[in-house]
Amino acid sequence: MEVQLHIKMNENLYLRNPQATELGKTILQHSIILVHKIGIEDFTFKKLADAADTTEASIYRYFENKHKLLIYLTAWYWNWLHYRINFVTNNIADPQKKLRLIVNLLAAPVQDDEAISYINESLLHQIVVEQGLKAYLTKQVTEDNKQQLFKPYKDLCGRIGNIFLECNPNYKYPRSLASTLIEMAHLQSFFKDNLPSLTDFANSKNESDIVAFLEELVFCSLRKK
Amino acid sequence: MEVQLHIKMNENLYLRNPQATELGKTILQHSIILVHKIGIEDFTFKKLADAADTTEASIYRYFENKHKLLIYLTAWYWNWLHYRINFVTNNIADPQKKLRLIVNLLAAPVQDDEAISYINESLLHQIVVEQGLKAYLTKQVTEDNKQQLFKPYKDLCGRIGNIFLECNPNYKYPRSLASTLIEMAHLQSFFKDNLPSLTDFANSKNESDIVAFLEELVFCSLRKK
DNA sequence: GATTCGTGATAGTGTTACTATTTTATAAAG
DNA sequence: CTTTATAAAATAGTAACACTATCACGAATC
Repeated sequence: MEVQLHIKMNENLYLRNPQATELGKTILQHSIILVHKIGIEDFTFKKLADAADTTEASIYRYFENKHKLLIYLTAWYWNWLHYRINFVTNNIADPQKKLRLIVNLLAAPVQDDEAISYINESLLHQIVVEQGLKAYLTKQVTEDNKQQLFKPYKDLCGRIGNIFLECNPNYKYPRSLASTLIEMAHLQSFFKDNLPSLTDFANSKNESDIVAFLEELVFCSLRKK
Repeated sequence: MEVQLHIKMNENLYLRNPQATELGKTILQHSIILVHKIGIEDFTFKKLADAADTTEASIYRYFENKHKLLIYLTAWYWNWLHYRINFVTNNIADPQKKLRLIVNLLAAPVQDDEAISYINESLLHQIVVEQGLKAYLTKQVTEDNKQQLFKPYKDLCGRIGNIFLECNPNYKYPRSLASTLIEMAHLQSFFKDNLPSLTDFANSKNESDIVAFLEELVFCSLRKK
């Protein structure tokens, strides 16, 4: 059995749909490799053109600029994560069990999804950890938000918030706790690798301590009357 | 009585100490105004030179590049916040009371400190909320960290972590909870103003709901055995 | 057989991120 | 005082960046 997984993206994110052509997919593929390697600040369309063996002008036909490309990549990631959360929590009734599975998906390292060959999901996960916040920590955030560019992130946040309410219908801050959980899963992982004295995970071999920290954080808050 | 408050900065942050000359102070003053106004991405030394009525080359004599300037500004802010925390919690024995005061300093809006005329603290606070994470979410983070550029932030984090331990000596994640508290105080404030559906504070007039959320988050975790 | 479409190639522009050189002001030494 | 050292500022210049525009080519579509 072969299943094609296709993630539909907001049209405001691109000029030409990169998932619709061969060149588009090549651009996505190499943009992930290159942004992961050198970071979004040093990343340019010229360098990407060289890596993908095409021209700067061709890339500009797909994306308005590198900021839109970064939003595209992060939005793709949130959609994909949301899909995986749906898959993993399907048929599970206990909301606490669902949460444990979600925390694990958020904080644990990512293994590649073979279904989409041109996206390296584990590199993309790293990009979202390191650069994801820059997609909306900008002066254009309101404008971008009006175009619904952050909808995948907001949907995911709403979804997790609803599961919090399943656990405790009286909990007052479901959305804030959800955004805290998502951002902290990533930030603590970044700190662990780069600024370990901001965490208690300096000597951890893997992400399991981050998962434990996040679970405790979330369940303690939800236990309240 | 007149008290001079001077914040000593790590020498690796600058080429020439901006707090030591008139031009240096003018550069700091206008950099805060300009970064606040247009964001770090659109900010250039050319624009700053025009605003501060000097030349690009003169600014380059003080700061290597705009990234170092951003780290300088955020480091200054953390030092100043640390000083205020020390001041406000002085002579208070109860660690829970101390924490409440700290959460308030972190999340509440900032009023200007008249003691340092060339720094607009409330604008600087906004910069740290909007751009602060970009100081270390980079590929050079390890290199910058080796030069101790993030020491003020790490010291503050350690300080707050120690107060957590005063509340509960058995708490396992004091540093991670401290970095969570600091980052979330800022992120929830940013979300409230720019992406309100990521929070439960869309209709809040002021920051008091964020303070309540953060207090609950922290005290619930600390209450655990 | 004409038209459209995606891509490539080339060129050009204004801005950014610096560096290098020269000029000017300032202060200490003779 | 004048000369000399030196630090700051002004001027100029460069390579890279972030685009925009034009034209040409080949493949698929009508």
